[in-house]
Amino acid sequence: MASIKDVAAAAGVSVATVSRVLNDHPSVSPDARARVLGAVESLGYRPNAVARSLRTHQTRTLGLVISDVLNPYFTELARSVEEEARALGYSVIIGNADEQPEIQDHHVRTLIDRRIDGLLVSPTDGGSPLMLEAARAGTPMVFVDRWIPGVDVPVVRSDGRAAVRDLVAHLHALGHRRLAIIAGPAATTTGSERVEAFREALAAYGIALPDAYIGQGDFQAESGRRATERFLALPEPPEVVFAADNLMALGALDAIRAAGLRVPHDIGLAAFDDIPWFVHTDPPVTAIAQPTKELGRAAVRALIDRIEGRPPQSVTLPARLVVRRSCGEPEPPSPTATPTPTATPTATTSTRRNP
Amino acid sequence: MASIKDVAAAAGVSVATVSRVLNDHPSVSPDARARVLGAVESLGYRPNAVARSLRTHQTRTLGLVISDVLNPYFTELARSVEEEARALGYSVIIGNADEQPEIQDHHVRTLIDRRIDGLLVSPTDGGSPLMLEAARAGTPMVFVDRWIPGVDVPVVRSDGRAAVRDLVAHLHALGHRRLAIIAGPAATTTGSERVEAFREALAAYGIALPDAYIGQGDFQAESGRRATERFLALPEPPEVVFAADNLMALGALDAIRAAGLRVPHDIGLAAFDDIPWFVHTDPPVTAIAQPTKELGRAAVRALIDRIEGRPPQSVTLPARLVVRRSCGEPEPPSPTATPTPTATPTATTSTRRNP
DNA sequence: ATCCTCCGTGTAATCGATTCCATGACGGTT
DNA sequence: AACCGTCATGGAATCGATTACACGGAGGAT
Repeated sequence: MASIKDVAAAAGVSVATVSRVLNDHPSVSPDARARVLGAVESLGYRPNAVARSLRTHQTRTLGLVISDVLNPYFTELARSVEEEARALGYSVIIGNADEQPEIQDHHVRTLIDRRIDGLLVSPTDGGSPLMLEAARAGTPMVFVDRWIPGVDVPVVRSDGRAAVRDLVAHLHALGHRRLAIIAGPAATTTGSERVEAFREALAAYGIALPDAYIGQGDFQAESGRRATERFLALPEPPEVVFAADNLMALGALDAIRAAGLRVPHDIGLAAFDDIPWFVHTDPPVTAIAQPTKELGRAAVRALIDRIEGRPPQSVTLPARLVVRRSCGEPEPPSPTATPTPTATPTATTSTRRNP
Repeated sequence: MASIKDVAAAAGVSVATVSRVLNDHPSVSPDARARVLGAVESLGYRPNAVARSLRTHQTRTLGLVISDVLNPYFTELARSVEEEARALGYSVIIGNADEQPEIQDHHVRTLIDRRIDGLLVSPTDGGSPLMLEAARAGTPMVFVDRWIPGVDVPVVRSDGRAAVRDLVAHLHALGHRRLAIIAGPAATTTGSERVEAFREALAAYGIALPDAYIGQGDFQAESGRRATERFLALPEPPEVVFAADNLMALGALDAIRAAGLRVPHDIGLAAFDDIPWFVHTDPPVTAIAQPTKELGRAAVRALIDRIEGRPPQSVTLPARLVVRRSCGEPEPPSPTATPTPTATPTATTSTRRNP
């Protein structure tokens, strides 16, 4: 593979001049520039990014460590991150932690070893020493979706509190009172926050959230199945199960089907994180949708701000409730009108901006 | 960030010795080794992968360029690729082409600029000049899933021919005769092959595949929707639509629902590529499942063989039909027996190994 | 005509590792 | 005692770029 020396030789100039042409430095004569460009063309020369990075101390690369690639939510996030990064002249290297802290650490370590310019993380746990150390050492970092409390790193995430309130209002209006949740790992912020939001929303209706109605999941399908089986085996099973992510909802659906029950007739189901497939499941699943694309974009911008020396900003975007049929039929189908919410806290399907 | 010089200074040895310790070269005294290791530890030193790559001409990194991250099939492939690569001591950088040749080329170019050791590609098109050039220039390369004919690069893929025959047998047994397909782009091998396999399987039953029953898609949901709308508008719409990938099947489902029709009552649906969600759609979708995980593993092994100087091998694994309910009820539910295929070509749901 | 400035260019240092080669110490043979 | 091979070690070249610095020539100001 041709190097800058070959180009210099072919163009009859020094490597310095070649480099100047390539980085369009002003003081290069038109003649030299033309000869260099010609040589570049005919040799098919491409600068070696490795050598360049060594010298310049920057790779124009971002690392993105996500909790689970098989989760459509993260996949969409990854896509939007890559898109925005590409638009701003950066590449991104994705690391999939598979919800395992050791794998997450492995990725963080290799990414830092490769001297990526900055790191986007959706932490699987409460914060490994490695990550804390990296943050303290000054690696530009931004948390997306999940974060680690007490670490001074900007967070880009969505706030589901209002949407969870809307969801509970919706369920209450349908007459449901025994409401259960499949939580994510308590070590993750999204794992504990969603339970708290749910509990608070329930409290507004004087409904308690007993321990038996809190299933412990790990954001993966299998755990949703197990938690749901346990709910179903209860003397008084819940009327609705709210899964804290879409994969656990899938597992719940499995368990419900395996038990020979039907949604929403025998039991209702709702999920955090909306995905295209929820429109087509049997029945369509009521879900809380995050503005995933915007989240990805905002995260990249925050990180690049940080990298390029501008002050980065934390961003919180609202999530919204999307009502479908998995918790029961919403209203007697009134042929004309928009569904009118009752006097409960705002139950709405519309997007909210600037909460 | 500490460099090898800092370590050398702290340990009171030369950088050469530090390097020897780190790459466990035999001739280092136990004493020197201990001092170096101590210094490494106390400085939190990590070798700079960029500098190392520059010197050694290897990055221990693989590039993976896939056609669409939002497609669960590719997502699963990517995951298995990364897993196997990690097990073998390599990292992988994923590039998402979004089915657009220019983006694909962008990724191939940046990956080569970073001097990845090898490239795994599932080409979006019939072969851009860039890719051809890269192959000819000797970049270690392996095609996964899709490939470019006439290029001397190993291919790891699955053969759906038998499964498509099984599918047609299944449809025929259910009494369906008007069968349509939503094809992928003709420029991709999977785009054209699946149509051919379908046409041949149909021919075995004396059924033709008229042009009106071939929808032109691009492997994305939206195109599946449009193609299906066109089918439904036909004077004699098909009885079953076979989508050449799962995303187009999703689009088809959208279109069918929008038209107020029901699957399989009004129209049947089958898809290439099975995914967990197909179990829970309304109705569960009959699909052809690829051994995705094995494909990913085999591709990585082939590529690393090529990189490390062993002769790489093309691999073809069989796909298999998974019958669900989207094309009609399979059999009158006979309480005991396994469903007995009629005298048609083998209709089976079992996994086949070594075809 | 002299001097200064600016411009285009080349030489060489540098980034952080690996590795070839030279060197000196040590131990074993003869 | 002389010689030789082995081993641990350090010096320095190298990978392929960027960039500070030096230098010569051209042009403008005086």
